[in-house]
Amino acid sequence: MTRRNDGPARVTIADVAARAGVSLSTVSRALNGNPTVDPALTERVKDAAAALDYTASPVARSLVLGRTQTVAVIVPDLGNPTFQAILRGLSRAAAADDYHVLVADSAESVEEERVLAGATRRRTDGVILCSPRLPQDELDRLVGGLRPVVLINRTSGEVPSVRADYGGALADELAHLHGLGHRRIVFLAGAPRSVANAARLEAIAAFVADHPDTEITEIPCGVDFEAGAAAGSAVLASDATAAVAFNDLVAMGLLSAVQASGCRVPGDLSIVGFDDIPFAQYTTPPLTTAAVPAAELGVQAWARMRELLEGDEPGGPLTVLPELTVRGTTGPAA
Amino acid sequence: MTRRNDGPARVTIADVAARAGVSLSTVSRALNGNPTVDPALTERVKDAAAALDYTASPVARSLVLGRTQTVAVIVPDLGNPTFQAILRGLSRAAAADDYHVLVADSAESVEEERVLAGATRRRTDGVILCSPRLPQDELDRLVGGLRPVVLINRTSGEVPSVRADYGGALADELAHLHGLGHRRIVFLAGAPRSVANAARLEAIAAFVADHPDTEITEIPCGVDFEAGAAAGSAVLASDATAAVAFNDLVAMGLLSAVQASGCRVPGDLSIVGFDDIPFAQYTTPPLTTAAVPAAELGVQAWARMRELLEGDEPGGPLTVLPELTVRGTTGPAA
DNA sequence: CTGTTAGCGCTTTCAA
DNA sequence: TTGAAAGCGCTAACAG
Repeated sequence: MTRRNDGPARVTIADVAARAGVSLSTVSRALNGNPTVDPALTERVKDAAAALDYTASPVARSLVLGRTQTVAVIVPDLGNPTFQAILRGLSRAAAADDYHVLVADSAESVEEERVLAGATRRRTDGVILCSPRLPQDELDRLVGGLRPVVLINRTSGEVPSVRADYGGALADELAHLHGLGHRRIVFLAGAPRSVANAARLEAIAAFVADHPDTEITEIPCGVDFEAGAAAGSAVLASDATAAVAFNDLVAMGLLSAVQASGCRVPGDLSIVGFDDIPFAQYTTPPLTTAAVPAAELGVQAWARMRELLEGDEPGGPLTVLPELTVRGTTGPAA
Repeated sequence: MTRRNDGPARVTIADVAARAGVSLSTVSRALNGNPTVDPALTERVKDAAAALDYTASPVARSLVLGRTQTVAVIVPDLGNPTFQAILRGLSRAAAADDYHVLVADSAESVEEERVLAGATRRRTDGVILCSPRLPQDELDRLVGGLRPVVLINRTSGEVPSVRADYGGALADELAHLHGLGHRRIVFLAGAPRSVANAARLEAIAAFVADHPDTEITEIPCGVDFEAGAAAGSAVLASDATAAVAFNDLVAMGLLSAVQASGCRVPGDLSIVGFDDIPFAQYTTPPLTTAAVPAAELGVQAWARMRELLEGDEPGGPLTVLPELTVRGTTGPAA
């Protein structure tokens, strides 16, 4: 057998035992803070370990303890600002609890999501899933074999989850526009069958039911800058005084396109985004949007996972309401 | 001993062996594609494994093989677009070779960088370091105990590395401005003692030496949008016709600030950024910048690591030249 | 070609 | 309180 992992010279527990003149078990006990070890011996063992620069092999410990001190995070796209923020919050929170994070990017592929979840689960203690694309029934089936699992922006039975209240935040945005006098609004829709889009559509339906004076038209669009820019002419062709974009990227694309056509924002058209990505505050004018606390979602997701790992009662599903952040792209209806 | 990792019901190699009526070794060999196994038996073993939904425990394999099939990536800040892009490229490239990625965010702390590197190395086959902050001597010392290591945007002895040629790209930007007739240029500097800033300063000195007709003034600035915006008045107060920003964030802040003061870009002032972050093409006008292929850097870093892991000759240090990307913020000198 | 046996490096019974 | 021994789940010599 050829060992590949021969970078740092390997010192094993046996070396420490030999140097301290004790048995392997004593070294293990001493180093793990087992109180039944004679203090003098503990001292001797620790000295020996320090002298040899010894640390127990995490892999060997993982095998015997059945615990890797690592969790997996599956995201659909590491290039998306929202998932980056989630990952950042999650990674730092986990690190604070001495856990490691294995990331996997499913490249927006439902199939990859499934495969990666299973594959990474085997080498970690649990998986945190950001799977907007996975159909609900598949998700339900998948999580069963994965536990412990924490879901972000999805739910499945009793599985702990943290999510942003997309519907509630969209309602806030609509109320904001309504308050400014807007009665004809267009909604630039995202991926047609995604859960995220469905939540927005529901909120819109509810709002319209409550406000018969308001008309909200859906325009199929997409989720990125290009899609938003491409929708510009359709928006201008409509008689809407305000546009609600699926997310900030779309809003920025739209903003850019309508401005290029001589339309003034918010004078002629108000625009709201969604997410509050870092650049939302730097558009001209700065974008009104709903701030999704993505990093906080990551932190809370870790908190849930930690509870599961500790065997504690996992907190119920957490829902945070994105905060309406009024900036420069919204104003009174023309 | 209480096993924690009891999510998916555990099927071991012994179960497969029993069901197939063979020994453990035969199962191992069959499943690992060892050609010395009777085809009929291989078939039987695979059927049994499939029926039991068996996959070998990665942890147990790691222990015996001395190889985890995982690499660690240490970045200073997961919130930075550049590192996000590197991570994305790296993660996908590694996944294509069936490797997993453990990420750690050092939160810009030099001390954390050191600790994380050591800690993650033990549970992986190698580490890829993005450590702009670590002083050279510490870096040199650190990498010794970490091998295999790949460095991104840093070098250390014979350690394989991939980096962007900041100096070369900056020279291209200056040549572009010079060609447009600019002779008085300001440089908005980044972190004073960073490696990245030093490279830019060197390139500037070299350019000035070659072009005595051109005057380049340094203005201490910073690395983010706010810093760029704050430098606006200083830039306007100078008699420069063009500004070279440390990075795109700074350029965007500057652009926004000078436009707010009625200065027209590029009519009154040309601006160039650096990095070509995703939003650089969406400013008004779109930003001229040097496109650093961050994702490609990640891909190449993985390629180097893979070679090290395979025992192949690791390619020499790779330097990619960011491509000058001329967009709307540069024009003829006033 | 296949089975038996010996570990990988560690933790934890079980005896002493 | 300590040591000897078993075993986590797997792979690889070594015989047969």
